[in-house]
Amino acid sequence: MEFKQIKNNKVYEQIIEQIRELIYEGELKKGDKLPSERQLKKDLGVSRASIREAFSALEMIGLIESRPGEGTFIRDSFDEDIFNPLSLILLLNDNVAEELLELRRVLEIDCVKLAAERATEAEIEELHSYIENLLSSSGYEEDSIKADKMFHYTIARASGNKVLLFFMRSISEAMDFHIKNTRTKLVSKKETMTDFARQHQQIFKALQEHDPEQAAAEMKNHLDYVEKLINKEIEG
Amino acid sequence: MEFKQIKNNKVYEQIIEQIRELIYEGELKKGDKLPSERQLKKDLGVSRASIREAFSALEMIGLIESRPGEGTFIRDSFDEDIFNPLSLILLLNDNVAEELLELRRVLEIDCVKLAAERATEAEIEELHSYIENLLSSSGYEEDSIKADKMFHYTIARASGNKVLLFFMRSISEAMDFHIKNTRTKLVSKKETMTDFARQHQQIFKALQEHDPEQAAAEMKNHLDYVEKLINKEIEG
DNA sequence: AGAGTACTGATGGTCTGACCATCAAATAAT
DNA sequence: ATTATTTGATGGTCAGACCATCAGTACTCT
Repeated sequence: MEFKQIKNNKVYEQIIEQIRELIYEGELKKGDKLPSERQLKKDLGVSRASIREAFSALEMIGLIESRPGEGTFIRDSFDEDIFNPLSLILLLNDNVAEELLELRRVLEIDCVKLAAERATEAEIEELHSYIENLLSSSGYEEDSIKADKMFHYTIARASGNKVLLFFMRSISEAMDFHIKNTRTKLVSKKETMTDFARQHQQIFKALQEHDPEQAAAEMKNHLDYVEKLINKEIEG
Repeated sequence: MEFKQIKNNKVYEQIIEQIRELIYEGELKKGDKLPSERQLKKDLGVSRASIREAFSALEMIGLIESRPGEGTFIRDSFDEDIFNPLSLILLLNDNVAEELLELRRVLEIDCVKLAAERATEAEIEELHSYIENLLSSSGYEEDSIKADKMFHYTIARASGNKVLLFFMRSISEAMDFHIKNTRTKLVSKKETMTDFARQHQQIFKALQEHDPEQAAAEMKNHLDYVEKLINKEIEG
């Protein structure tokens, strides 16, 4: 005899489940407007409070967006800059900094391989601009960090895999919490920045020539360098 | 002149932000009990409804857990079987099935390499049992699927990287939505199952010998086989 | 007739106060 | 000392209210 776990005790979870099914069946698509809270209250026979609990949960994960006076809509993409709840969960784990570094390493190498195969001319051009930004940002830590981030972010985008891009962003955001100070220290040294720029240049070349293995090798080299610096900073 | 985006309009978002900071600063740790909703209502000067909206959002992403009559707690691990909100977002994306397969491929290969280096005796023994389960489950699709899943899941766990494990689970859950029927069809053929078992056996051997490259090669072989079957099933 | 303004209704955002089921700890009964 | 019972706190749910915002409509003035 086997019993199935009874779940969805809570009303707001059942509401989410129904919305999920509507999405799965294609009745709700990107950009669609959901019924108003008061309408759903009638349709589902629940209170507005429960509906709002469901909506706030769905809004947190970036699935929907509520606009006062207008209504509630299914977000049309998760490319945009939404708060990533994953980073919150990762906050709780011990040794998470090491694990994030390790995971970023393997993902970034996979990423750059795919990007080497698929990067468009526009993306390659974009990458070039970030190398220049990195060089010209000397002394402005925020700009340096942004240029570095955008370089890696664009590679992830060039991989053509949106789920992979999403994961890379999750890791990046989580790392911001854990090694933010370290990052700022690294970037503040001019010597480090020129090294970064040189390594980015090597990766860029390999991408330009659509050479996955070479790109992977250059990325490894870059990450080795970065991780060495981070470890030195953390220990010393 | 530079303006910062004004965010956190909503009360429930500000509550989440405060909780996040408490976690970041170490004042809230795994297993800790949060103040009761009525206490927070006093402390923060907001309504219970807003607090509950914040809590439902945090519960959705698996950060907290509310137990009637007891209170609300920070979850002590995200190993457990929580609903993964990622799979909901991924529902919206086109071509997501292909992207998931591609991403699973690269992650699984990275995974098995790490596992080859770090797998403990207990984990290797566990893997062995799932191969036997796979062989003896012939005809019972649910059992076959479970044995297959557990094999891959255990490898992810053996990688020693919890964040990686978390990602693998997210992908697995998301794939369940998108190719569930396909999976069941695959598993229903006895021939396929013996092939699976043989390939698992090869992966297992490489892990047992702690040979990362060999393990990666065997895993590639296995995934090639699986993906070929899936494509055949989807097209035909 | 056209342009701008004011009104109106619907919507999300928030709060209050209430009632219930559940659980744990304190209390009473054995 | 053990077992029942009571009690209080907690989360879960609901109804009803008020506000700010927005879109569409009706209105006014030129």
